[in-house]
Amino acid sequence: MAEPPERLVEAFFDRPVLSVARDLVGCRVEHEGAAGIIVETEAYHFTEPACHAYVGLTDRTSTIYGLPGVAYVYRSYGIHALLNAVCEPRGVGAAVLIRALEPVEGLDLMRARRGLQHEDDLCSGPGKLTQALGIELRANGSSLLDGPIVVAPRPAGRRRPRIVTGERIGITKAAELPWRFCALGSRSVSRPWPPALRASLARRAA
DNA sequence: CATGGGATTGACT
DNA sequence: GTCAATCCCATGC
Repeated sequence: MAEPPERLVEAFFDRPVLSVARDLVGCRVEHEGAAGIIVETEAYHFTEPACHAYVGLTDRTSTIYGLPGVAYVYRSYGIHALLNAVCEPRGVGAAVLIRALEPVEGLDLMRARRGLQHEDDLCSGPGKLTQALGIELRANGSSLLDGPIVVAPRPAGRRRPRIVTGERIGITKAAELPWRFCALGSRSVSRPWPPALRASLARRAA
C-alpha cells in the first residue's frame, strides 16, 4: 500500500474549482497548534454572481485572481474571518470556501479560542473554524502549502469520505447551484444539513 | 467622501 | 422562528 503524500502541491489547486472543492473534503488544515479534517466546502467561480471575483480584478479580488494554493481570507458581516483556497490558473478567479472541520488536534486550544466546550460546536461553520484555529485577515495571500496555514492531504489511515452535495449557504445570487460538498455522516457539518446527511446521522443515532 | 450590502453567529421570543 | 453586531470594500456622487 502506497502511503499518501505528506503535502499538497500547487497543481492540486490548479484545477477546476469544483474538483478541488470535492477533493478538499477529507484533507487536513492546521494553524497555530490546532488542526481539523475538512468536512464541508463550497466552490466559487468568477463567472457566477455569488463569487467575490464576479466584479473583476480589484484590490479585494486580486488574491482570488492570483496563484492557486494561496489563502483568500476576508471579513464577513464585519465580524468573522472566512478562509478560502485559491484555485485554477493565475488570472482565473476561483476559490473554495472551507466551511467546516472535524477537530482532530489542539481541541483545548480551540475551546479556549471559541469560549465553549462542546466538540461539535468548535468548527461547524466557516466563522467558527477560523476562530478555533486563530486565523485572521493577515493570513490573506499566504501559501496554504507552506504555512502558516497548512492544508495537507488526507491523513494515512483515514478513509476517503463519501460526499453529499447541496446548494450553497447564505447567498442570494446563483443560490441554486449545487456547489456545496459535505462529508457524509459528519456531525461537524454546518447547519442546515443536506437531506442525505440528516438521514445518515438519524440512522447512526438510532 | 458617503452609502449599502454582505459566502455568519449567537442570543433571544 | 427573529434580529443585531460590526467592518471591509465596491460603487457612485
